[in-house]
Amino acid sequence: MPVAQEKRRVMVSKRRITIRDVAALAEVSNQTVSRVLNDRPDVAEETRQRVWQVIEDLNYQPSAIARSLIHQRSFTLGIVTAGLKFIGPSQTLNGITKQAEEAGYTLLLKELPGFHTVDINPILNMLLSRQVEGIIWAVPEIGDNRDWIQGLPELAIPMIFLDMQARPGVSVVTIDNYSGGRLATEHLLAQGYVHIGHLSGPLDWWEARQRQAGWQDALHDAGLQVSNRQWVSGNWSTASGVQEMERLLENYPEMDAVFVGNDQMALGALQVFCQRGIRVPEDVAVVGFDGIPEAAYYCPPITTVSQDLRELGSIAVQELLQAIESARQDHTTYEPKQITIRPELVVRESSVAASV
Amino acid sequence: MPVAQEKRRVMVSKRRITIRDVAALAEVSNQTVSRVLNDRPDVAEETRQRVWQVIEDLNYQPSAIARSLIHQRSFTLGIVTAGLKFIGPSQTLNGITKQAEEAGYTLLLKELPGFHTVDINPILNMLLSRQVEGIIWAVPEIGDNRDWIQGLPELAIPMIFLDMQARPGVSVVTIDNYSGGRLATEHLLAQGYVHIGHLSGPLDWWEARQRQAGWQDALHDAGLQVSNRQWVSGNWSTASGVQEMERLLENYPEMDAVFVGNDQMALGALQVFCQRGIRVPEDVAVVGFDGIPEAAYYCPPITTVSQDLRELGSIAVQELLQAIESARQDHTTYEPKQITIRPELVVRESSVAASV
DNA sequence: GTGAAAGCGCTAACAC
DNA sequence: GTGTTAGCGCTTTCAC
Repeated sequence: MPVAQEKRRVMVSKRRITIRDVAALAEVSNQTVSRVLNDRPDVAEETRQRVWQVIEDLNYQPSAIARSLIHQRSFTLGIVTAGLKFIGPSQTLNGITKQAEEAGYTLLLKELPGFHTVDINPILNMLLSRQVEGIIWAVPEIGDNRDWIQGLPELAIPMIFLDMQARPGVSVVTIDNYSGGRLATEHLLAQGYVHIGHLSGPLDWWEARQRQAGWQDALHDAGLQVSNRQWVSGNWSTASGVQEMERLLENYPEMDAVFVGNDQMALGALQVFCQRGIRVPEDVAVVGFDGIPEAAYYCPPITTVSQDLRELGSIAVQELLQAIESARQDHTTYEPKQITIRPELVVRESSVAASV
Repeated sequence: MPVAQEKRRVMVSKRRITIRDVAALAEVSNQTVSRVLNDRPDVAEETRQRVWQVIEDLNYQPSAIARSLIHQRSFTLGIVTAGLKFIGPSQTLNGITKQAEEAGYTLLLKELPGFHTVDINPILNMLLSRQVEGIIWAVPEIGDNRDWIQGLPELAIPMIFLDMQARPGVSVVTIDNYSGGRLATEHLLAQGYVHIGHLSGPLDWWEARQRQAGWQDALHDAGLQVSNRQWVSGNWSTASGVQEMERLLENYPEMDAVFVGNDQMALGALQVFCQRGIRVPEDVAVVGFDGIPEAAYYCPPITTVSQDLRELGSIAVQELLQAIESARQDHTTYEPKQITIRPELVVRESSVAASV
């Protein structure tokens, strides 16, 4: 076996093979090679064969960059995300990649170092300078991190926002968190619970506020009073779930059910109940939010409001591509759209009083 | 408030602003504009000011694509991943984005539809045609999905592989899963357990095999026999953890401790123990793998082998950039490297016999 | 059917 | 200091 096989090295200084190299070897003009590459009809079969042969021999690969330059099309989408280490953003990204793949688009990925963007211009400019054909802003709305939308200059390409309050003039795709909160709470009410507490996510998150509002409105609609001592806020983490549930138990001892803002905090809540000998659902019923697979194996398995984030990402790409296409067709303006995806209630032991 | 404010539309047919537009307005040659853009010294201060003014007025953004074409540099890395909906791959990606960001590199992201790639050539070609300067192959090694490395043509750019068996001639960065398996098992042995079972991941995964081998060798080294009835394989999911732990209990009733291939299956195992009244760790001790945050809040909190996947991604980028840089410097060959990251044991209640 | 010329947006090299 | 020319790799005219 030759040495080269044992220790393969990576050649680095090789000059790129261009269309002209192919043309020279095939003894045609580069224009003819271009025709072959693009499957144009007006090439003699014999020539076509010869050119293909050379292309394969040389392992020639046309430069997508040069093509983008000419066509002013990159078949690339810019994705801006944040918090990929969390489950939500990565699920959404998964949906985005899947759908983009199907449409033959490539993704330029940019993860922000944090949720609070100080200056979005460098990011937008970087994306624009790379000729992306559209942008998906997949960063959750927190505090005032959307204020810049007001001053957003007219972009030459479509942009879609995820996980934020719908605003006039911009395209938004989002889960209906408010309905999710209602769904959870109405389910508990239907089961006969009346002292329903809430462990929310951090309230500077739009999503957390929506879920909370759904809970609150459902209680109001049922003719129940809502007092401040019956809810607390965590930071989405299991650890905060433990901590805040302890506070909530103290503040609201008569609580017989609780709607928790996400499944991870719900795990923390279960932990507290477990340690104190509080039985679920006999003493306190629990409903979570998100629908992570593990929730079906908590002790006990918990009822949760399941949101399909992959679908969210997928729809965002579809909408974006549609906007790009429509723009390309009639060279006209694109009308912003607001799309809302309803979450689903998944009922498990933790909220069904009759269960053992 | 003007109508335009109420319903912002996206203009699409706007022609791109080029360096020539700026030059014309500033009444200089485009070359001078280029000089200003690139902060060259040989421009009169007065001219520089005037050009900058026009650039800002026009909100001109130089085309990164045209620049790439000239410089043969894109400042872009190609990332190939799979299974982003799982926690591992997204953690790794998180580390990659972080490090790439710091180095000023952009990422072209490609998620494979599955773990088993039939033909990698289209993927490689797509990346190469877009002038990426390096490639990170962040797909776990499963079955024969690495066989193509043998026939990999000499690439003009460096490539780094993650999560696979080291091979001569290619750069690999990986967690030391074997050591992780040993770590878990030796810890259990040190606690005095002797009937140590194993619930592995799917054995066509290299990582699962490594963890299993670590477990097996640790037992051997302790002078213990290992029989086939004392281990089973799941598919990483919590559901499979439930199912396989039930089988394992049947096959290996004297089991007093178990090393589970990941934390999610460990959750399933706990569920089974919980339902059967098997106490953890009094009756059976449990050690997981991965180190997901939730593991600290399982019932009971479980000991686990923690792997730093963000660090893995981060190191991969660093190595890749170093390879790119070294190639750019001396125009010579790049020597492949193998890097291994050791996981850490995190001890919690589930494996400490003395605990309550 | 095929080739020559021009140009996508930018910069390097050289002139002046 | 500034402008001109050529060209990165490719495609689009428009000849022939």
